[in-house]
Order: sequence, then C-alpha cells, then structure tokens
Amino acid sequence: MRADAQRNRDKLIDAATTLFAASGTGVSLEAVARAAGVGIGTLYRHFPTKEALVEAAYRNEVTRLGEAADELLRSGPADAALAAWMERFVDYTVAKRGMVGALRAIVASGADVFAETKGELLATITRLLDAGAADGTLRTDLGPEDLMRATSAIWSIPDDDAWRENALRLLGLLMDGMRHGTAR
Amino acid sequence: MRADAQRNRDKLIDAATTLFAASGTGVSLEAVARAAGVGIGTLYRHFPTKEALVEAAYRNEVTRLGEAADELLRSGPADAALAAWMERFVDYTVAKRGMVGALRAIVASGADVFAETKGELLATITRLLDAGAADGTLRTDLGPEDLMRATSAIWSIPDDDAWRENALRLLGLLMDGMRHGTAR
DNA sequence: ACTCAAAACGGAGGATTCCTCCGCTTGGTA
DNA sequence: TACCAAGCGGAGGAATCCTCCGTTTTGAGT
Repeated sequence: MRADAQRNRDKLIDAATTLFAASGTGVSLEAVARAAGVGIGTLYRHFPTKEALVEAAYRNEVTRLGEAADELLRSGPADAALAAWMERFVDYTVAKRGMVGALRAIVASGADVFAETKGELLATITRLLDAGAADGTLRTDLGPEDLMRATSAIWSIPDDDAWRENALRLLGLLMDGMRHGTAR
Repeated sequence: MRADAQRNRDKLIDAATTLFAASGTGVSLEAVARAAGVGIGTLYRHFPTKEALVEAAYRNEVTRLGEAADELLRSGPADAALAAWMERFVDYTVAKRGMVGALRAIVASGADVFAETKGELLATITRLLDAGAADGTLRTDLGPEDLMRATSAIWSIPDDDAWRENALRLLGLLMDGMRHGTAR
C-alpha cells in the first residue's frame, strides 16, 4: 500500500470513529469524507460499502473489550468476571453512544458482513463461559451466541438519563438466569 | 371520511401488512401504493410517514397478542402463563418474519412514534407481571419495559432454520431469571 | 536525479427512496 | 341535478448510497 493511501485510510477511520460515536452511523459518507479531508471516491476505494467502514472503525474497540475480559478472568470466579465484563460493556456504550447502531448490526448480522468483529466478540464470551463451566459458577446449556443476543437487548433501551441504570438491571436479570438456571 | 377514502385506507393497510410480512418494512412505499392500487400521493395523505403506515399495519396483531395473554392467565399460574405467552410470541414471529424490523422499531421507540402500539404491548406484559406478583411466582423488581426489552433480543437471531429453537432457548434463560432471581 | 507506468485521487452524476405539491376527478348533499 | 370540498394520482425535489473516469501523485529502476 502506498504511503498516501495508508494516511488517507487512517484519516478516514479516525473521522468515521469520531462521527459515528457522536451522531451514529446514520452520518452520510460524504460527511465522513469531508471530515477526513478526502474525496468521496477515495472513501469508496478503501471501503467498498458503508458496512466495511463501520466494521473498520470499531474493530479496535472490540479487541480492547476482549482484553478486559481476560484480565477480569484472572482476578476472580467466572460469574463475577462475566458480571463485571457486562458492566464494562455498559459503560463503554455510554461513552460512545453512536456505536449502538453499529453494534446492533454486528450482532444481528447473520452471514458474513461484520464476520470478523462478531467473531472476536464471540471468542471473548466463549472464554468467559468456558471459565464458568470449569469453575461451576455458570450454567452450561447456553452458547456464546445466546448470551451475546441476550445482551444485545440493552441496545433497545431509550437513550435517556436512566440508560445506564436500566441496562444494568437488564443484565442483572441475565446474570441471575446464568447463575441460577435450571440446567447447570 | 368519505367512502372512497376509507376504502383506499383499508386497501393500503392490507397491502402493507402483506408486503411487510413477506419482505420486511424495507419495501418501498411506491410498491405498497402500487399493490394497493392507489397513487403514492394517496398513501402519503393517509399515512404521513412510513412509520405511521407500519404502526397501522400491526396495531391489530398486537391487540390479538394481548387477548391471548389474558386467556393464558385464566388457566394457570403467572409464570406458566408468561412462559406460554412468550412461546406464542415466537410462533407469531415465525409466521410473519418481515414483522421483525417493525417490532424492533416499536420496542426501541423512545418518544412517541409507535407510542400506542408499544403501550398496548406494555399493558399486556404488565398484566402478566402483576399476576406473578400476586401469586408469588415471579420476581417483582423488574418492570414491564425491562421484560419487553429483554424479549426483544430474539429479533437479533439470524433468520435460519434454527430460529425458533434459538429464540425459545433465549426466552428460557429469561424465564429462569424471572422465576429464580435473587429478588422476589 | 529523472522517467514513467501504475496506483491513488476526487467529484460529477446514476439510481433508489422518502416525501411534497398541485391540477384534476369524484362523492355526497341541497 | 349541480356544486364544491375532499380526495386522487403522479411528477419531481431532496437526500443518500455507490460508480465511473479523467487527472494527479508516488516511488522503483536506471
């Protein structure tokens, strides 16, 4: 890749991350290109579809969430780690509100769009669930996709002052089900 | 309202319900108008926005789901009624796959779009939860909105052959949390 | 340092979709 | 029947996603 191409690619990802976090992924691609200081054609050459740009913008952030899960697993039982990780997830979303639409799309994607980002998220949850199976603190009859989907319910909470509180209560329900479910 | 206006309104709702159920609400409004045999201007006079048409198309169906809940409450304890109602919800969604996008929008709507339909859904869940509080089979620290949002997670399940099975497993997790949660 | 082909650039414009406007037609009452 | 408010339909404005193609820039090889 040529040097200027790499520079423009980085500028595009930066601009997209900022704009998406601030105003959601409804932002027009022309606005992203303008903010990055490049033409619309350049944007489309680097990211053939809007989804590709969205995925690129959030890959890093998802990776960081995965690292946080590993750290939590090292310092306590799996159920506590899972609960704490969910809480971190909530706080992360509070900080980058516009990400909600993108995350929803990532989780909901059935086929191959967002496949890598989704896979990374699933791998993180799998590590948490495996640890729960090993130390016996979590039920074992639900897969990582089940939990990821259940967690995605927080994206449908309206965006008001009580958002964080509502999200935590919802995740508390899930944690109770995961800990005290009928099948261990 | 003039007779021809009423006729056209009904034709539009019929056409919209059919097309939305078959292909989702992504269908263009011109296609709906064409299927109803009216002009696009007529469609917009009756339903000023796309959302208004979507809401009109599904109001009836939501009412019917509410009646089903009352019937279930008459024939058993609240936790069983809630579980059975959720199952009915799943089967309903299987039948009208295109409705998913609309339901997601209804549940997620924070302000006033879809307010009536959402209110009807909430009233139904409230009746189920109140019954659970009365007979002691369900925890009481979660509100109807919490449960509705948690249930909405099934909309993010990819649309394949295992959809129903996946949805039921997810709702089973919720029911376990609702029955065996820490706070009663 | 220079050449030059390949690669990247940028913006005009095609296609689709939501929605508005306005001249024509029709239903229902006097 | 005669009238006119109400309803009708479709052309077209605006926003958005994405494509095409002539122009500019880069950097490897001499």
